[in-house]
Amino acid sequence: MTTYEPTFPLTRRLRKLLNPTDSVLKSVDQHHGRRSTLCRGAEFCQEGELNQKTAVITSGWMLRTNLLSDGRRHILGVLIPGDLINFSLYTCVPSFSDLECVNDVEIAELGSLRQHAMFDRVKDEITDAMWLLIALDEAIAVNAIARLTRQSAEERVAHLMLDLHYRLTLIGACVDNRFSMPLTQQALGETLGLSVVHVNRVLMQLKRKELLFLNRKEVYIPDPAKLKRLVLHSSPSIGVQDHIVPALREPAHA
Amino acid sequence: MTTYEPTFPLTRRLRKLLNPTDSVLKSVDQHHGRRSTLCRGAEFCQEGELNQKTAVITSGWMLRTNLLSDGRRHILGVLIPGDLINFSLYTCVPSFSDLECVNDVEIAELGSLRQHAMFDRVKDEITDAMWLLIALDEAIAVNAIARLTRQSAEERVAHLMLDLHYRLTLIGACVDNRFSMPLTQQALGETLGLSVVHVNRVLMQLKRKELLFLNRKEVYIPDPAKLKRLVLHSSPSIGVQDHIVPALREPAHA
DNA sequence: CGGGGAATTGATCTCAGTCAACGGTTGTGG
DNA sequence: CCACAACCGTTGACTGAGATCAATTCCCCG
Repeated sequence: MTTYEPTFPLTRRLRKLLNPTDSVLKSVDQHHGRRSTLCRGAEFCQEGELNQKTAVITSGWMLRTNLLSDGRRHILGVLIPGDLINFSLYTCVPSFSDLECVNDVEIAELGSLRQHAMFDRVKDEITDAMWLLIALDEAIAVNAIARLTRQSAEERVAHLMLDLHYRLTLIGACVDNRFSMPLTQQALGETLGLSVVHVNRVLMQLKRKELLFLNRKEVYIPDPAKLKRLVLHSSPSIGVQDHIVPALREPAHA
Repeated sequence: MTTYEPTFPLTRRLRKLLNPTDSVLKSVDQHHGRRSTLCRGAEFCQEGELNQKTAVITSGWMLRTNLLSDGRRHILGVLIPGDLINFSLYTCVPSFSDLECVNDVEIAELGSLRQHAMFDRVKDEITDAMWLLIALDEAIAVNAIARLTRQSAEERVAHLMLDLHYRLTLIGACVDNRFSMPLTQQALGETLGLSVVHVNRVLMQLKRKELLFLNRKEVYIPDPAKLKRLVLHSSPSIGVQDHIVPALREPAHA
């Protein structure tokens, strides 16, 4: 049925999530505007800044961070290729978090797609698809909240890794349950609300149980279903996205 | 300058946040559609449900909850009068949390306002105002994440109470630093990721320090600034909304 | 006036933070 | 090409915040 091979992670994600037609995929691909590269450690935008560019990550990882008054930082979210930046916000609203690059990042401007989906009042398949993506992003944020409330360290780590596993699979960046992961254990700790030391302990523990392997920058999850079971016994039903995605799939063409 | 007296909490909130003109306030008030009452404990919508009504709470409190597989629940957010329900989501996207009533709740439908702000592509003051409200809601969610990561129990409780104090002040439901609060300590615990027992201990402790009084269902914060200082030393800069709101205020009429 | 849910308090235990030390890798400059 | 520094990962010992269990007490409501 679908024969068009998507160029960008965003489009690959759309295809796996929604099974849209070739023409939708092509159109979204073509909306990708000027591309630019940001170096590792660079900040894309700062808290309170206005006038943000709408864009999509085409390669590399970014972090939505938030500096504490005592100098440390929170990590509010992890962004991977195919994720949208400043898409849903109204342009005149200041950002309330910083956005920094974990490694070298390439982005493509997406202003015209945003214009199309949010303001042109065209109710076509493209618009549908973009709204669903935004909703999914919200689901990911809800997941983050769920993860931080009343979950043990082991569950949090497993939960985050399954989240990444799922999202990276969508864009084709995870094969054979292996994916490369540029976050340091420090960053994992800041994302999960755990100390570095404890993150390490948990990772070692999961390795000993043969549930999760993380050497250098590559993650390997031999049996995602098994790892999932570890999390599920005290996790919300949306904990691992299998629950929400099928629900999204149905109304896509409604 | 502004002489129109807003009828609804939503409008009162708008007035304090953005100083809009009388005509905008009047118009938003008039967009309030059919009103209905939900009994304490009732569920407005369930996780996964489609076809949600866009509405605003006019009185009563609601909780955005999420059932765990082991029977307990997370509370993802607390909704008070003036808060929007199903406003930003695309109508065909299923909800990923339940919405339940803490006490008796009255809501008003707001579909026409949503239609106006999100799809009619009119860039007027009303649209601006609604987008800013949505952004503020996102800020509240970010606050929740920040609260759950690396904050002590005492800080979390204080932070949540300041959040409620701030939001209730906006709608005129908090006078003299007193407001009524229908949440049980159980619910507070589920919101903050703490056990009931510990929530109670912290509340007692804050009472002994004369920073926060919670008897029966009323909260009294003698000196919000003092309580704020307790939280701020390890909280993100947006921790208490004073930071974000002035930022929002500027571009409101840009 | 009894019953039940909520609040309060004590005792105990455990998970995770902190401090500290050491091994491994990377990369940078002499 | 080597040496050093800087950072990351790994592990141990100790400590403490907060969970859990259990027992009262306090309200509220029928």
